[in-house]
Amino acid sequence: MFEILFEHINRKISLQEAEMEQLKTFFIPKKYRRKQYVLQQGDPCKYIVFVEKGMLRSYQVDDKGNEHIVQFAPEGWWISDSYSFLTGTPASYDIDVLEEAEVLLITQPAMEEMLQAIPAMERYMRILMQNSLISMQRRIACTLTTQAEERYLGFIAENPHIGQRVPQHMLASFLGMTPETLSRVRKQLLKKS
Amino acid sequence: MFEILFEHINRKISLQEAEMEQLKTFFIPKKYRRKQYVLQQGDPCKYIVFVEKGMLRSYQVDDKGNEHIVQFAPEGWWISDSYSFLTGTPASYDIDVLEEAEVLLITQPAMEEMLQAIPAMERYMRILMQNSLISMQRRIACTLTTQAEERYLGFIAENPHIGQRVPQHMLASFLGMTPETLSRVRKQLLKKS
DNA sequence: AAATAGGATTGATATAGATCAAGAGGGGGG
DNA sequence: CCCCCCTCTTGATCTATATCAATCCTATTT
Repeated sequence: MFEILFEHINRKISLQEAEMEQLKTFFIPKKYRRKQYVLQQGDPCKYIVFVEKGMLRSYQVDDKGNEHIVQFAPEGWWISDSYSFLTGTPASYDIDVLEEAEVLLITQPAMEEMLQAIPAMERYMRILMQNSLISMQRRIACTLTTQAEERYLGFIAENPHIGQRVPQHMLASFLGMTPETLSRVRKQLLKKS
Repeated sequence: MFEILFEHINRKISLQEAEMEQLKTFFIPKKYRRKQYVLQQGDPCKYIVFVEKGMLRSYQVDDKGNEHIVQFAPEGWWISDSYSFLTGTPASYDIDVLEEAEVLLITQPAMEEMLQAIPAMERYMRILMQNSLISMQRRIACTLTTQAEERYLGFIAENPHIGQRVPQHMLASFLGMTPETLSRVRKQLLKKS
């Protein structure tokens, strides 16, 4: 159950056997089936979630009922409403399950304890945040500068594994366009090749 | 020269006098005048910059020569091309000076040394990254879900200090719209009130 | 005071992408 | 085998925002 997490951690820092054993105690393993909610908008986000298997997504529902996908989280990714988790305010995202999933949950207090007990994890979290930040920045730069077709191409180039696995209309939402537009973009691309 | 930085750090972690003294040794203080480049696209980003006074901005120039502002950094903010800084690859942003500035620079090696010497800074950096990440996420959610007027209102509500200080066309660029559009948005808003 | 330059505004037009609406597969469950 | 649900596609419009172009304003320089 902890394989992917350990692999992920060991790629960034090195932990001793004992620390790895101890680490396990801070997490709650859990399984979710397709379409199950992990977090609902309005509830406080009690956990940060690490995905061992399957795929989750976070999304926002606007006043017109449209879903706007914020993040896909396949195995090896973390997901949460960081703001809600940190401040205890009601979450503004929903998180649910796209593919039957096995995850590891950690609460705010457990996280604090863990960082006290295993200081190297402070470094891991810092690197993790740094990397997420970088990819967010690139995503922003991308939405500011490019248009539909280029954005789509960029995404599938960088995330081939995700592109295959999610329904097209969710991809469209993630990319900030309608399903119709994405469909037309893809048709254009087929013609070209 | 270190007042703002220390204040910023002490709001998140607590350092002893000795550590604060030691901290200073890792930074290079520097002054910049208006319009001066701190980083040019194509060069590797050697420093992360903390702004003590004045204001910097990072931006990308597209193929048509249009500037797309990625970040404003007034006093108390960090700025860099994190990706370039981390990997040593050529920067994809320019960073320059909007208001005559006093800054603190830290190099990659100095940063590593610092984190070794003062482990509490690992925590500070983690929290810093976390907070930036949160605001990035909100910005993305915002560009995905809202349109021009709402985006403008959101920005000035959250960053009144910045809104006043930068030329309107840069604000427009940051918000992902043209100067003309922002001008019209503001005109609309005036009428309403 | 004239000249210059960097913003901001305003109007006319163009366009990428949204929205609305209808159909077309294509599985799985009864 | 048929029906229902879900997803994707396609076509016809609509709209927010971009683009192009001209002025205007204000501050600074000469």
